[in-house]
Amino acid sequence: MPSLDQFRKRVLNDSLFSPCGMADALERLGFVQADPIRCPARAQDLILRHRVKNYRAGDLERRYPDLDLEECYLYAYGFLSKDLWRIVHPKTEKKLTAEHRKTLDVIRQHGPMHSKDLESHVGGERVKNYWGGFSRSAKMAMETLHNRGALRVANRNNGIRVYEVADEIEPTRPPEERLQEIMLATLQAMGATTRRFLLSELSHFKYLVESVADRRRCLQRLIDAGRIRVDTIDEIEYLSLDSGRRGRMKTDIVRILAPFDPVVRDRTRFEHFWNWTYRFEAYTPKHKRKLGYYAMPVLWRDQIIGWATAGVEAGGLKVDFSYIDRRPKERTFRLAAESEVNRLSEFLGLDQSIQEVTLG
DNA sequence: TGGCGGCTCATATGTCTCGT
DNA sequence: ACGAGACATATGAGCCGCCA
Repeated sequence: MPSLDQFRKRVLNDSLFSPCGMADALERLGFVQADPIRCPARAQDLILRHRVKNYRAGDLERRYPDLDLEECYLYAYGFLSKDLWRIVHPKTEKKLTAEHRKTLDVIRQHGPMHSKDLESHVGGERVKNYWGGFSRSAKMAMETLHNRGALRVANRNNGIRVYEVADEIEPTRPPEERLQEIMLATLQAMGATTRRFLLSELSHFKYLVESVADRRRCLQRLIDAGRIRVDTIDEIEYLSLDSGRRGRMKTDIVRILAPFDPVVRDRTRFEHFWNWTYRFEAYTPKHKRKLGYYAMPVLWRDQIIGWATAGVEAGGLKVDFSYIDRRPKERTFRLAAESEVNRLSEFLGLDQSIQEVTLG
C-alpha cells in the first residue's frame, strides 16, 4: 500500500495533468462542474485553466457548441460529453404536464430560445424557485424540461442559457449498467474517493437503481471486476480508476484552486490529505465567515498551504494570500506565487501593470 | 443621455432533524 | 450510524425602466 504522501502525489498528478488542448482535457476529466459566481471567474473556467493550454476565461462557453458537449446534472451541475449525457438520460417516464408540452412545442417551432422570449408565449409569472428566491415561470419550465432531458442547452449568452429541443433518447442499456458507467465517470472526474462519498454524491440516481443496497452492490461488482482500484491509506479505503499514467509531479508550482476543483471537492479527502478544514463560504452569512466569500485553496508543490481571495479592482487583479501556518520562506515560493498571479491575470485578460498582490 | 434602483440569472454548501 | 430531506444562506453582472 502507498503511504499518504505517495498517494496524495498520485491523486494530484492524475488530476493536474500537464496542460493540453481543450478537447483532450475535457476527455481526461470527463466532467467539469459549473458555478456562476465570478470572484474572479466562473468555477468551470478556474478548473480548466490549470488543465488547458492558454485557457482564457469564457473559452468553454465560447467553444461549447463545437465541442459536442451537454450541460447536465451528474454529481453536480456541469459540462459533459454527449455519450455520458445519453447514459444519464432518459430519466423517469412520467408524463409531461400540459404547460410543459406547450413550452416544448413553442421551442420546437421557434428554435433556440432565451427564457425571456418564451415569456410572451407561455406567460411569465413570478414564482418561488428552488433556491428560495424568485424566477419567472417560463424560466422554471425550461429548467424542468432541461432536467428531464427534453431540452438541451444550445449555448449561453453572457452566461445565460439558450435552450433548444433535445433529440429523444432511447435507453440503450440496463439501468444497473448505466449507474455503473456514471460511477466510473464520477471517479474519473473527482479522482480517488471513499465508497461513502461516491454513493452519497450519486444518491439522486434512484431512478436508475432504487435502493441504496442495490447501488452499493453495483459498485462492489465494479470493484470485483477490477475496474475500480482500492487503496487503504491510514485505514481509509479509497476507490479510484487506474489512469495508467505516471507523470512526475511538477515542482515549484503555486496553484490557486477553485472551490469545486476536483482536487478540492471531496472535503473529507481534502482534510485527510492536508489536515486542514477548507470551507466554501459564499453561502454563509457574512459575519460567520472565516476565510472569505470565495476563498480558493492554494497548492504549493503538493501541499495546501493556505487560501487566496481575488477580485478585480479598477481593471487590475487584486489577490490576497492567507496561510494556515505561515508563509513559506523560500524565494522560490514568492516567485512561483507571483507567476501564478500573472497567469490568473492573463487568463482574465487584465492589465498586469495595475495588479496588486498581498503575499502576507 | 447618464446614472441609479430594482429585478433576474446564475448556482452552491452546511447543518439540522427525523426515521430506519 | 447513516441516509434522506428540509431549510437557511450570498452576490456580481446584466438588463430594463425611470427620472433628472
